[in-house]
Amino acid sequence: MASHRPRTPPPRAAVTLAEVAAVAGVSEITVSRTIRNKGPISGPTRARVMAAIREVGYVPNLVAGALASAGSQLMGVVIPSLSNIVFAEVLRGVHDALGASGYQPVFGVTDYDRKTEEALVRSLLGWKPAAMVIVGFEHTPATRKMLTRSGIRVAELMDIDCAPIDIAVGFSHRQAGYDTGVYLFDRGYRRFGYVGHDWVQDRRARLRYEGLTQALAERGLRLAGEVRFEGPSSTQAGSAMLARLRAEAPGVDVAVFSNDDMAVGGVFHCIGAGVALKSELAIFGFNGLDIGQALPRPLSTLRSNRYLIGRTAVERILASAEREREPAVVNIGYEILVGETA
Amino acid sequence: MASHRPRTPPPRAAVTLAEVAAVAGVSEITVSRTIRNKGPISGPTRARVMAAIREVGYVPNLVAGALASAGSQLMGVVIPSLSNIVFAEVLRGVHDALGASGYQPVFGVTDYDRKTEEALVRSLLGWKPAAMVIVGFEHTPATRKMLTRSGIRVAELMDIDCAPIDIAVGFSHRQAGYDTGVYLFDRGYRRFGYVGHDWVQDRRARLRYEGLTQALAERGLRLAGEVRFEGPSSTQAGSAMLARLRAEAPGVDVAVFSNDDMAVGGVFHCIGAGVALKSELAIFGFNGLDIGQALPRPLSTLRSNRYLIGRTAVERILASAEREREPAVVNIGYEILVGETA
DNA sequence: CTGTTAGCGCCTTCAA
DNA sequence: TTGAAGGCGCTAACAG
Repeated sequence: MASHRPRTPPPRAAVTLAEVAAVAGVSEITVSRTIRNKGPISGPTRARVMAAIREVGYVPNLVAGALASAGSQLMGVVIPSLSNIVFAEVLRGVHDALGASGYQPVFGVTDYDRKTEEALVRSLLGWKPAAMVIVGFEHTPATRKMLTRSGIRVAELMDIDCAPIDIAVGFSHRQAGYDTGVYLFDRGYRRFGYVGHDWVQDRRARLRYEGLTQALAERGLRLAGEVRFEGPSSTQAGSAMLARLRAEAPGVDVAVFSNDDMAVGGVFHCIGAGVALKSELAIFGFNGLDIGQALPRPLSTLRSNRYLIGRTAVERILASAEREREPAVVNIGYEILVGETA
Repeated sequence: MASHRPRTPPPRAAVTLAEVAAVAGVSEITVSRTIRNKGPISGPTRARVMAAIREVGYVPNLVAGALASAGSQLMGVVIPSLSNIVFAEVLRGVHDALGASGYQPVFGVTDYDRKTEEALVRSLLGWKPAAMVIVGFEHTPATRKMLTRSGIRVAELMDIDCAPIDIAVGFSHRQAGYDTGVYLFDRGYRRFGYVGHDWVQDRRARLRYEGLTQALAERGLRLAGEVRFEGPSSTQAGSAMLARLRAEAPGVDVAVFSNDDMAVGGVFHCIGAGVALKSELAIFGFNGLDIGQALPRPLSTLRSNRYLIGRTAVERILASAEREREPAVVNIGYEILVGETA
């Protein structure tokens, strides 16, 4: 009769420290120290251990390591969506900053839902990450409490209009909207149209909208027309919505879009409909995506630096394991790209 | 003098199962079973436990759980780059398929470097993931060995021109290039130009190129001109490279681009330079990105379904914890988008 | 339906 | 410079 095998089906059970130690003729802890480059290890010993590791094909069990040392080399990352290139760029910044630090990102997507975010944060915290990077400030009370009590570094991204748990990295979206209004006013535009997308999903777009209308109000203006797509932003939506705006508010001389995806659609609409860009209808976006700058005539827009936001957040977090004494705010700022469409 | 505090700054140490158990007046295992919905638990007991969990704010330590049960609820994901939207879409497919399964993706980016990939895979495997999703087939021998020996499910993505470790999900890039050639030939084009990007980074682009030239060769044709950008694909590069192609090979009637990013740049070049699309110069891309379809005249291209590749891979993997008896190949296929540029 | 026992594989602490 | 002992927080296996 076959002997009773342990519960792991694969022919060979995973190689452990003990096995390496046996082969190298040292104790487990010596192997452990060698691997982690921690503590004093003599040259010859190190060589024997390394050889043994290679020989048996040892892959360290990080799970056990994390449990024993009460802390993992994981970094939790929470973003609202993967469809939006903006968050992919944040992720890229995070990843680049992690670089060779040895940390591994574990991530989740909330789909702009706070309950989903809560479950995600709970689960991510369960992996005892060294830190947490999360886009946005709109958490459920439970989420905020977990994050606060976890004691680990927490970076909240994109926005700086709210009070952070530990540190905020981003820029003021309200100010960005405001500056857009001022800029376009100064360039002589007076009949403003607005083309937006879903505010429930994208609260920051709303902040920009509010900044914009405030700037206009302070100058005795109001929107001559506004349309909003009930769904996520997209080029197609931008194109369709601009058509509607032109129908509803014919006299508009500049259309401010909720972001570049939408604005590029607006440009395409103009090209297709034979509307002269800028002279007949100016177009202004938000984000400064590559695609807008690659257009035959580069899009006039406001460049946010998503990559830098992700990168800076992780750099700050990696710089110290302790939270800031006072919640800190890092303003990454933005820049107006003059372009040729407004 | 302040008392000497332990290394964890937060006032309260993490809540454990034992604490919950004490509050609920049951044993640890009962709490554990309740949380995991495993094993028989009476209604009243469950209620008491849940109340206790809420009361003390318990967050399960997944690290300990993974160690005890010899396997985590993690899924390793390895992609070459985050700059390329294609991989972001794969990631999205992976994430969507994971859905409410309880699995958490842990990911890493190789930057198209095999040594980086090897280190990444080693580290990811250290987290004892339930499965691994990895883009591409070009691994170092060590990587392949680790993956094979790990015993977990492994999905290799995008390509099906190679023999997989467990399962491959994708389509044949060589065939895609070939079909592009046949399609354009059948539409009457005879003077082909090729605009490409870095092959070292993107081996699949090369496979498509080879398929294309093979199709042409079988029809007694060869490329009338070809230019290649020594860097990653981008809209800007596509624009610049098409300008160069036109200078070097004036008679070209169709330009095949290595992908849509590049092709959209080509379209922009034509718009800017006043070249009539299709009648004067046809443009063909690859990938079927949204941006190409949102152009004033939709791009003629071949649509690959990146999202579906990611999703299908994870669905297959989740369907069974056991590897296929024979390495399996799932062909996701592609589709020609006729568009209006070729 | 609930509890007891015994680790998971590694790292911390203390000792040599 | 190396090792021994014990435990991290949880769960599998086996009782009751």
